[in-house]
Amino acid sequence: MELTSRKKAVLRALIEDYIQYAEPVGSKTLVERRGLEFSSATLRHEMVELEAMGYLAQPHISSGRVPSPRGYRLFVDELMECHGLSEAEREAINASMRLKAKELDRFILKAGEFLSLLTQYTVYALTPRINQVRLLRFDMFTAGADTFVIVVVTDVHTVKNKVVYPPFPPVEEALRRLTAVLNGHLAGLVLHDVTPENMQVVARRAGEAGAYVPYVTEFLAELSEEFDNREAFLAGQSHMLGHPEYHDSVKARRLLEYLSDSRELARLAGACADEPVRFVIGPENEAEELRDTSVVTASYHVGEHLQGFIGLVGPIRMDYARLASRLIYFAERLGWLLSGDEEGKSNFRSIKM
Amino acid sequence: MELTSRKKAVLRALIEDYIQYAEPVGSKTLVERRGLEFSSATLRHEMVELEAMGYLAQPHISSGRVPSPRGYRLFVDELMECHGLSEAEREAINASMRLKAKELDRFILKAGEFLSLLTQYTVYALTPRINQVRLLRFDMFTAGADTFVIVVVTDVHTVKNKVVYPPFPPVEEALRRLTAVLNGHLAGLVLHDVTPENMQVVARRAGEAGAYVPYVTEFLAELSEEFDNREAFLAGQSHMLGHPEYHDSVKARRLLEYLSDSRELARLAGACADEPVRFVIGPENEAEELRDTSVVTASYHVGEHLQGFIGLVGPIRMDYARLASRLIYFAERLGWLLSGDEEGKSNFRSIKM
DNA sequence: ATTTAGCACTCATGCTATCCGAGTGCTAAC
DNA sequence: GTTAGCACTCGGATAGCATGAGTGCTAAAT
Repeated sequence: MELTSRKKAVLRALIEDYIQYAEPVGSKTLVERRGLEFSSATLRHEMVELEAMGYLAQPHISSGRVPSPRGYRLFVDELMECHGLSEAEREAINASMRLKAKELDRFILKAGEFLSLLTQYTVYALTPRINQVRLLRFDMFTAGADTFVIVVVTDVHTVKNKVVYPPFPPVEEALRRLTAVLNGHLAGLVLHDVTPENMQVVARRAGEAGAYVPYVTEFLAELSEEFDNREAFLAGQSHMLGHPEYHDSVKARRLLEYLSDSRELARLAGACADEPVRFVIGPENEAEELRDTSVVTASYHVGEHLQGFIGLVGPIRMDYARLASRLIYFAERLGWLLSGDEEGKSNFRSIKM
Repeated sequence: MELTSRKKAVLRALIEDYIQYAEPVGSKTLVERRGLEFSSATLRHEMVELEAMGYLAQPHISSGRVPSPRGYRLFVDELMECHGLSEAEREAINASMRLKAKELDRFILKAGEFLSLLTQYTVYALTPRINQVRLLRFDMFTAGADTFVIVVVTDVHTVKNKVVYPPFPPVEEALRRLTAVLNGHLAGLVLHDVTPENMQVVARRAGEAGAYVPYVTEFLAELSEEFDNREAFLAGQSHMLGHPEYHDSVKARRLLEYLSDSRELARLAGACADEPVRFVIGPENEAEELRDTSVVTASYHVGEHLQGFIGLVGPIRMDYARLASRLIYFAERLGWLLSGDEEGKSNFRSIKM
């Protein structure tokens, strides 16, 4: 059977109506609320065929139609037209980005909270995985009689530090010497390329300051672990309860519980590789728990190599058209901001060598 | 009317039963399930009197009794005996504290998530407000051609830093000089005591390095703002839906929405001054939104001056006895750990001068 | 003076029967 | 190809009814 343009129009009208009212749509309703040019009988014909083609489903024999996941898929792929953002919305997004947050993680979290407020959907966000961290510079100094601090500047938005309590009183002079050696041998290297051999060389050159080297090694290992981990956040959980689909608290709870596991969340982004936005509709989800949930994910790019994800989670009956445009715009701004393209106001500009 | 010991026993049995089954408790049920020594008729007498005294309420004329907030209040004040923690639970709490987290905020968040897992209740947590931050030491250095970094070590668990992009290329030599001046004039001062006069003196002594002073001033202002703010977190929202009281999704949503506002959350701790744990039962809450919700809050202490809060939010029918002991133990461990009393393993030991 | 057994009464809950209406498919006329 | 009409279906709301847990009260038993 052929998918005529009228069939498409019917499907589109039906999906839009269902997205709005969350109730099975009948032929008559469709005529009245969507102002289609045909009689309800004609629509019934079309709907029977659309159902045969797998785009619609009927919850009960004498009830209106509901879009099937396949119907939604067609909708997001071809039918919907993304509503543009109003100037006010654009401005609100930009303004939200100006909030102060000290570190990447917290900034992403706050951004997620705002996006959730904007869209009224639950939001998940993944910080970028940083596979290449370049060590720009070391610094070490004492802080109090039995404490010293290691500071390392990286090329990805952050200066990391560690406070160390050695079993012996640290000596400023030795730290200064070790710092010089570290800067001489490790500065400019990529974190992953620092080998035990490197550290041995450093220890040899450091002379009696070599006693401090193990602390540096440990610190670098911790950093490495930290950067390898993508942090995952969830925001706006309460919005989940706003959708009629999750008025059943058992269902809602199961879903929220699933989402509160950050490992699962990390899996959610999947291969949102190149497209600006990716829709995973209901049963297309791998996870059993998400079979009647849709996930819209966009990726944001920081610098050249870093890719993070931010997305919306909601019922299959999602307002894809509205959300997609907002999500894309938001992710784009987020990426720009984190990359430092925004007027240099941010704390996150990557440090250029 | 006098509150005889038998009345107390009846009240206690009734509350325990209600906490367990979440259904109005009748006289006969009470005899059967709680094994009281009296006939149901006798209990009815007592229950009528307890109701007259305001400790019980009857949802419907021919239904069992439900504890009133006043009943709960008596229960938590006098009647309940805190169930101790099993060795396994104690060990789980201790183990959870060993997780690595780089900064105070994230650590508290993770701790809250764990507590929520342990208790199956929604958890809120407030980071300590730090009213006295002592500046121990400054450090400044370049990082790349057009960037420099300011580092300041404080006496409260953290080394803070700021990356600055000045409109002129920073000169290592000048930074070194300014660092020396800063350490000479500001090290040891309390953050709030740094005055514009201080900064002027610094600028004068710094000579041509004075161009960098405004960045330091701005940094200190940001720090000041940051420390004044208590961060608030919420964890385990999904557990809220597990209580029959919140099976109504509208109710649940309203509550979760209220709790997701961190300003409201900050207000929640109220004056949990000296007691190890504070119960706020239903209508005792100031906020309208919490009138049928109970909040159990404990404070944790970091060092001598810092007080943070962590607490549980749930229906009035809360398992106060079980939760209180767990919460107190948890808060105590949290405080110890953050204060560095735990075998020095932590990154958070305060720096002693 | 307490405690208990008995009794009539109340009301929430769950079940069934019924009605209503939105929606359907089909057919025949336009 | 489109539309009007019609008989049919079935979910959801509503009313009626039985059930049972629970109550208060009274009178007898301890």
